[in-house]
Amino acid sequence: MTEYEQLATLLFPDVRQTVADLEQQFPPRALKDGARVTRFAPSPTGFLHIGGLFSALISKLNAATTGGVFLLRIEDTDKKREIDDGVSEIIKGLTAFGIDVDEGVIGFGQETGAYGPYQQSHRAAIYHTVAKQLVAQGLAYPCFLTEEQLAAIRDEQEAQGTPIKGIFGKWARYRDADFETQKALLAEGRPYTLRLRSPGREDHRISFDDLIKGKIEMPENVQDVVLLKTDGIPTYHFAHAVDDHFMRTTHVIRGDEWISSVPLHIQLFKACGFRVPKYAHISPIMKEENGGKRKLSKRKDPEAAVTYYAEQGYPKESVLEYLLTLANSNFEDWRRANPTAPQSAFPFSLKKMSVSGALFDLTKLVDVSKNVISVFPAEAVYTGACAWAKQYDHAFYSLLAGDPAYATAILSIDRGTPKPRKDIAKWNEVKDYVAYFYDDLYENDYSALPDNITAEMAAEILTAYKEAYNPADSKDEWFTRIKALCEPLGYTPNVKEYKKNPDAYKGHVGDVSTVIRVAVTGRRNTPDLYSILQILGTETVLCRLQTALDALTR
RNA sequence: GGCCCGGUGGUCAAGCGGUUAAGACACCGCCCUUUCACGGCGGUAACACGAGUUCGAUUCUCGUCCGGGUCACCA
Repeated sequence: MTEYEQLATLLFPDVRQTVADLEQQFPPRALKDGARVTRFAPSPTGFLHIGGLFSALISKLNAATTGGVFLLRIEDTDKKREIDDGVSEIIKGLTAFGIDVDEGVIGFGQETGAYGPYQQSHRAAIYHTVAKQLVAQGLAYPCFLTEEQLAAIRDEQEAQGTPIKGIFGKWARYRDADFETQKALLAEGRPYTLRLRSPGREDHRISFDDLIKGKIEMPENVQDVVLLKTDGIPTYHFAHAVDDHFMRTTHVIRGDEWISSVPLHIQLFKACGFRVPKYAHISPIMKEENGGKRKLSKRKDPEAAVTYYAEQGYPKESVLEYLLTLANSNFEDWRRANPTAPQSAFPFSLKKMSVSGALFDLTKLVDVSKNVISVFPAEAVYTGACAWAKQYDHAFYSLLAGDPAYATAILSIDRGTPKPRKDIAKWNEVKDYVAYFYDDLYENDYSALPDNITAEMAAEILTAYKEAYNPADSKDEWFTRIKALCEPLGYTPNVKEYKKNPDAYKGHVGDVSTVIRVAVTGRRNTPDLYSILQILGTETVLCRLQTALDALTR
């Protein structure tokens, strides 16, 4: 037994299995050629971030379009930052957007798949097995530097302005400690971290191909980074190498804040004897703030939380659709060519992802969402609005749920036609959109009358219309009837005629219908008036006309 | 500061040595129209800067400037 091997057993007396055992336990996956195994690996430190959702979406798409596997792993190695329901937050967020995982954590304390456990806090034995091998091979060593010593080193390096910071070279005091010293320190019970004995050299450079950013060249890692913290829990870097190897991840897709640690990661994979995965680093979603760009911040920006969109009432399809336009710029062209195709049918490509970070554009989201909702069937709009109102506007929910058929009829106006209305971008706008259909919400506002129409003139029109009104009319009959009203009252049924000769008339048919519209809905602008009258019903229509008359003639 | 990455209209972006420098959102105007919405047509608006290379650079090289990321026993 070499001294390294003796040290390994000393450090990890409980580890019985070997890395080879793990290789057998988690064999390469039997997937068809080209199938990608991707993963979303968040820390349970708070709500799901829109950037997290974005990267989960990209990973999911990559797996799905190649017939691969998308898995969810929870990186809970930092108990200080962890929050209680962090895991549920992530899963809730993902499921709210229909991003289902094929494998991994699927609920609190629940997981599925043969490559688990998928929660890092449950994988200690696996990390220790690999760590033990690293020690036995002389690729890792215990480091007894205290926090104070570490801080002193940092200060010194800061003062000297050394280009590279960290534990390496002369700073790596325990890197070359002899076995006797190590044994003695261990016997004293001194706490230690396990550090990589980095094989890197300062004058070496490495390069790798990032699937999004292209070829990147960087100096090799030379730092003896911490693999296992004092408590035996791995750092992100070590866990990444071990987990993504044994979960057989083929494509690591993550935020580009990780680019700078790729040299380390590659070194780690190689030190462990693992094949290095393909990397794709996505640019963060940014926000504009007084002229500058910055990452969306969990603390400062409400729209950073995925829950924000649910609260506002954006359908999940809209958010996803918008994210897809950010992800692949040809998505919008594809969408125009395939207006009704499911998002999953889009041939997503990592290569087409933008290299720089995009500003999150709420205005664009609104536009995208209007388009998305415009092709929803009325029933889906009803369901969406209802579900939203149930949670955020109870009074409105009661109205909606009280008469589903009525609500659906309202939402059906002009829907399903080649040119559907695009008034609704989010569910919290539905209430205002349908307000005048409900007596509880309706507010009459006769000031909305056209400027050239006085109260007397309006009353005159309404009196005549009330007489003429026939609920049995077809739309054509109805409008013909309104036109017939015009001439006797001094209006022209022909708008062009009016424009040619404005002084000859009090107004045109548009003014006449506007008066009726205002009397019935309290607004100047509404969808098709005929449909509105039909849905409102004779009784309500007559009642509103009368109320208006009373108010205008008072 | 070291090391990376990036810089095309207000925003998202095509473009890969020769283009009138696409398209989408937003904005403005016109048309359609009983209002609105939709739709159609048109408009304002961009290659950060400076040197090279080249017959020719938005496209290639270098430098400058600007923006972003990263330098933990956090991920």
